[in-house]
Amino acid sequence: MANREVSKILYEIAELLEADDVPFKPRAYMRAYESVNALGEDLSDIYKRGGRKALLEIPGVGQAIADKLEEYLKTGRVREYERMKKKLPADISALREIEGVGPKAIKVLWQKLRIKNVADLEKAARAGKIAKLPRFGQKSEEKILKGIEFLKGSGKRFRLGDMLPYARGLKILLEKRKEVDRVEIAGSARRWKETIGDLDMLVVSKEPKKVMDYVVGLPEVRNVLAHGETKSSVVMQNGIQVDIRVVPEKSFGAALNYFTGSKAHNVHLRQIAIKKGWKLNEYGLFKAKNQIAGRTEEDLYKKLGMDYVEPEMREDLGEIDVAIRHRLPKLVGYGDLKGDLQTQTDWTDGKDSILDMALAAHTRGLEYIAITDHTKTLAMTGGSDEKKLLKQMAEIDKVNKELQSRSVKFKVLKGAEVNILADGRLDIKDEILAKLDCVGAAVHSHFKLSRVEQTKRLIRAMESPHIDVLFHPTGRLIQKREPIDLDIEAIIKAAKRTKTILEINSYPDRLDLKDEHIMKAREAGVLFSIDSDAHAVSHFGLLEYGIAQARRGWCEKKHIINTLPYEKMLKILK
DNA sequence: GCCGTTTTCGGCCCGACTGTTTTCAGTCG
Repeated sequence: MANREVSKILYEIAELLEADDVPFKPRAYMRAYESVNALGEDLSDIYKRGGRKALLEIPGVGQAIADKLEEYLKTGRVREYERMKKKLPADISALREIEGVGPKAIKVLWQKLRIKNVADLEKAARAGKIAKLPRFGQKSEEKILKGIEFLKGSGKRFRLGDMLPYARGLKILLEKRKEVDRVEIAGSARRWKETIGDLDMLVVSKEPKKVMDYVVGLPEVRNVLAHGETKSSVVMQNGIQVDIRVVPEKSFGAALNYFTGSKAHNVHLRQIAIKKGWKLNEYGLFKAKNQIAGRTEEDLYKKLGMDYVEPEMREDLGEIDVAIRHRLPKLVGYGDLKGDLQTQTDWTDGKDSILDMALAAHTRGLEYIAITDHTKTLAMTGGSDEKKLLKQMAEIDKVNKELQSRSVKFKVLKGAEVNILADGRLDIKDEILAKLDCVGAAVHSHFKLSRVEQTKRLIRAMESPHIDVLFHPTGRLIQKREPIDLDIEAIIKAAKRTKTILEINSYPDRLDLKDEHIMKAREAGVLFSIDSDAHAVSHFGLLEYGIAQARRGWCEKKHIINTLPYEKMLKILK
């Protein structure tokens, strides 16, 4: 992957220029860095496909940066970068990870103490050499040591599924305080990004100081990074950093917007405000000294001449232009699902019975679920063979009758999570698959095949006349296991051609497909199912994570087959 | 260095907190 190396170079050039106080260029390089970082395609593939012209189409890449990209792709080097590095040969990317250490600090550390990396810095700080540097002091030395400790102990980013429940708990805690009028979770958690770096909380209060003192004094606080009148940052016992900010009621919308981000979305909005001769900040939208919007997010967007943009879309991926043209999609809603096409039961590795799963789903407001227990080659789960599947089908008939006799309007569909073998064949015979209502196929082994083999394997599985849904297509486990190596464009094309539904798996460890792939597949006309992958009755609550990823991929109801009642949904399946 | 329903030249988001400063630079989001 050239992208990772190139984005590092762009990032470091930006920092090197910043260290030398060069105006404006740092932001240009940083913008290019962010674009390259966010690319869903390998730079060398882009270059092969469209040459220099394709590189210039990347936002933030102009003639000068395109030169550097081309040079890297041809020679593996960027001479300009190497020349700059000679003057300041420190490991900027690593040092920048330390809270409070910026480009200016890195420059001084190199020039005065020849510090190149985090280990050098730690040694110098422990020896008390940092405090003696110009513009440094005792406090900055301590802060650097704390920052290094924090870095050692943390995995940097956290899974949304681990932190959203925690944030909701914190919100409830704050809401109980009488000086607190309102609390909202903002930041990347509100945008439902699959991982988050920190938690951003927004509070409305007339007594900001009281709120700040309460937060920094919480017993779960491990470390206070900043403690101001209206803004504080703390690190909790579980390692997450919480940034909390208090604003007055009349600024709530502007503050929520600012604090939700993304940063790129905010910057874009502020530029629009400037073009209109106004100023946008976290306190509101201002015409001269007068606030003209910002009490709510809705009035803010309206005043800026666009429709309200849902938080999940705020990544500056074209949503602002679409909002100005009043052409925003009507995103699939959190209450729009009528069914769930992937659930396992105590027939294999699930915890609960078919009947209990059905009743739990019904309580959650669903109208149907497919029972999709594992199949035989997944031996550790006690996966079904053909015989066991036939037996389970009979049981499902019984459960449906039972539900009917209890007047529960709910349907249990017969299904399976069929294992895809290394060569793309399935581990259950066709004549049995033909009897099922809904068949999912999934990869659970041979994760390390080459891209060519892996892609061929999945396409072969999709070509089966019985496979309706490709479950968790890339097999990744967030922060645990890399996705299998796939030509995702080819998979999307094949899904379209074979009319195979791609799953958006809601399990917080998976979130598979991921947002950017959902976006691509949706544009290509592929349909999705959002499934819980529930292994217990409590897991149906996880569907919100999958819905959120679909929204991040700009999906509407029509793109998600399990927003349909089951008769209509079944007609779409093969 | 990039970019354009105000521009191919002249702009480039904005404010809080901290520490070391004696009026503000650096960092962060």
